[in-house]
Amino acid sequence: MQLLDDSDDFEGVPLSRRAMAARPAPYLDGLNPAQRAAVEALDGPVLMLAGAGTGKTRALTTRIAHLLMLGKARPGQILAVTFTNKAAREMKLRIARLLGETVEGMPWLGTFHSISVKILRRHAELIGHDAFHLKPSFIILDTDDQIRLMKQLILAENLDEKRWPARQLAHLIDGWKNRCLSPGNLPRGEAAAFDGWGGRLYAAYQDRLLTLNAVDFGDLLMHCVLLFQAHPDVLRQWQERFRYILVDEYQDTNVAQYMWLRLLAQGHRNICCVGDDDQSIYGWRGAEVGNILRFEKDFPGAQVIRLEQNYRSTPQILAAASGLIAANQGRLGKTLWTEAEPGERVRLIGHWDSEAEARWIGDEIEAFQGGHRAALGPVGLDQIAILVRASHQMRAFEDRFMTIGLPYRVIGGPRFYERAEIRDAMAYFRLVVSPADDLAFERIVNTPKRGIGDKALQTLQGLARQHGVGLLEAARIAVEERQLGGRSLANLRDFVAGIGRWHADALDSRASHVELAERILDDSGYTAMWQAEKSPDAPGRLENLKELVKALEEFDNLQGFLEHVALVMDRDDSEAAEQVSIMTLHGAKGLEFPVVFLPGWEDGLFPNQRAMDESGTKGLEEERRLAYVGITRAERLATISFAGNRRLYGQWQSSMPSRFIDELPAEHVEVLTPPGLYGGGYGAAMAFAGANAGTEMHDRAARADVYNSPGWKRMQARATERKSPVHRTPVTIDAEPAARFNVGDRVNHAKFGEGQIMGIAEDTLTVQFDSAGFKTVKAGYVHPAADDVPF
DNA sequence: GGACGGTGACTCCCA
DNA sequence: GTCACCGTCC
Repeated sequence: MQLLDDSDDFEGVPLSRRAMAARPAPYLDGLNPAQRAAVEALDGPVLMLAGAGTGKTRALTTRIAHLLMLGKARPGQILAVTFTNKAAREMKLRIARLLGETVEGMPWLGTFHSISVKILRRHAELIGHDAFHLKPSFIILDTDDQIRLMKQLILAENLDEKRWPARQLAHLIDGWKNRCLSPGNLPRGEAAAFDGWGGRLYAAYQDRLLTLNAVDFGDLLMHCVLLFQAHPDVLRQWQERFRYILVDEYQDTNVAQYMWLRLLAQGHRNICCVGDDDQSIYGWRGAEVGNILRFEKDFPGAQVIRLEQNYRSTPQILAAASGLIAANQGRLGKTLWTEAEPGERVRLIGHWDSEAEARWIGDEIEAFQGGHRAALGPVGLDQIAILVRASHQMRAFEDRFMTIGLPYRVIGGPRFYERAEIRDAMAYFRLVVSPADDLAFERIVNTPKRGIGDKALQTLQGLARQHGVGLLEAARIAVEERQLGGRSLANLRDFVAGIGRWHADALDSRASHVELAERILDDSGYTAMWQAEKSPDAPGRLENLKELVKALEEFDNLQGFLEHVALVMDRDDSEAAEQVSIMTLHGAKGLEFPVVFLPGWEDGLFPNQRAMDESGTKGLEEERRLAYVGITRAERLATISFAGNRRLYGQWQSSMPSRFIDELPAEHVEVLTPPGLYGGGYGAAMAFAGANAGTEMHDRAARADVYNSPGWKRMQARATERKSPVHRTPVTIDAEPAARFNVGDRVNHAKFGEGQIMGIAEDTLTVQFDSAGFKTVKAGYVHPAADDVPF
């Protein structure tokens, strides 16, 4: 493969530059003492605890520049790992800027996955068992391929795919791979998962991957670790190569990544891990906060350097965030500080429902536009972000912004290379490059329709097995032996001939691969398929295909492109227009915005109920860290809000303000009075009346609920104490006799027994019964439980 | 092969 | 309520 050359190791920094190191290094200027310490502590294990906005990327990249300038290592001897391609790109850029030239090399700065691929390609033959091993040309399956494969295996065991969903199995296997559990070392108890089929299907899946000469994302890490463990000589070779190791976002590493790093760092222990335990929000994806918490134990004698000076947010914002995160146990602990002006307190506001919340935020943003907030100065739309916990929250904002004509963009969602048309096109390229890629064959043999349905495919699979060949070859045989019906046969003949022709073209290095790609898509009828399609998204898909072909220009050949796409194709968030950004809290990690809105702070939504149910205190703490991440995205103004009612699964549910609101330090919070609920504000009151129609009881109950919660009361009390200028006397709303129930009440049902009310919609109650479970019942059929204590 | 209806999901999503 | 996916029917 093209990746085997080692030449990059020798393209170091010119000697003349290295000599400069004796003189004061300009790139060190302007670092604060902690950053400087982190840059200069080059040898031995170092944990750089870098709080939000403390300039960790700067410290990290300067450290690399320093290593190079001092001549401690050549670019090829530094291993620098990130999680995302974006982070890797950013680091490359900044190192180049520091050194005032393009850094040739730094071939080992990349994501865990891309570096693992490079390592594995060199030792592919050592992966596998006697019967099968990988070849250096192995392909990398994405999630979609993975699930399709598992589906096949589940069906092959004659299991019902309804009861044994492939998605779930994929999840399970991913989890195992994250913890470096191969079929061989899977604990018996674990193997029994998936109704006893887990271990068996896992082994079958791994075997299948080997025969396909394929790996999935999880394998990349796991295979590396198993390789290092089984072949000490190979490990030694890599240990010697990587003299210095740097790791970004260490708090996000999973067990496999941890083992990977440990093995590589074992000898010289020159490992520098950068991270922030308070920003660990990927536990559900296998990340272990424990890795960072344990660092000093794992690497005895490690230096811990804290970056605590924050360059992003105002003291008010930092204080609010710090107060909140202090509620977590078992932190390494940091005290963020800043020299910035105090700024505005974090604002808190409650709304009637999610629509009112979206309306209010829309109005606020328009007010910013009108220059209404002089203290902030002019605020551009691109400086504003709305960070939500769950993607379904976005909808209310999209609807609202659409109606008031406020430009916005949603960040996240399906990524470029996950779109069907891109994946189809990629499958064509894959098959052209490697005719034995059966997965690619299956994906496109009937796209566009060629009359090759399930039955024809089965015939082909039978032939493939019989002759011990791939599906494409089987198809060729089927054509020769006329094993299929007329029309299908003719189509299949064209298809096979086409792939053969393009394959030959791909091998011809003189031909343009960009033109070839176009030819493949056109001649196969794929482009025509979308042109004929009259659905509204067809033009967009054709655009995407054009974009894909254009992206090809940057590569030498199709093969290089495929390699790239499997690992390095980012989402296309290129637009820089004046738009408000809407994204999830997870998506916002690492970003910053002058003005941030944090809606939906309600118990159940945030902290998320499922996170708490499934992971208990651990889950709650991760949610709290997520809240911390959210607040610390804001540079100048953060506004937290919650709604008393929210539509969930089509039903209105009332909810309580998030417990995190209680945990915010009062002196850094400004409680805003929601218009309409307090002291008039007729515009909102009208909206209130509208929302009210027909749902009286529900509204009353919810109202009593939200504004009777301890957290809200406390907030109001604080607001009074401080004589906040925005404060007005609340109009107390008592629950009327007709509103017999509140969320949280204990009730009794003749058939289901006792339970607790979780939601109220008109005369229908959603009740969590102690023994009968979650049920929806008419209010008329339940009575307050005997021992009900009003709360 | 395409249109339709039933069914289940529905916290976050890197590579 | 809404979307995606699957199976069924013509």
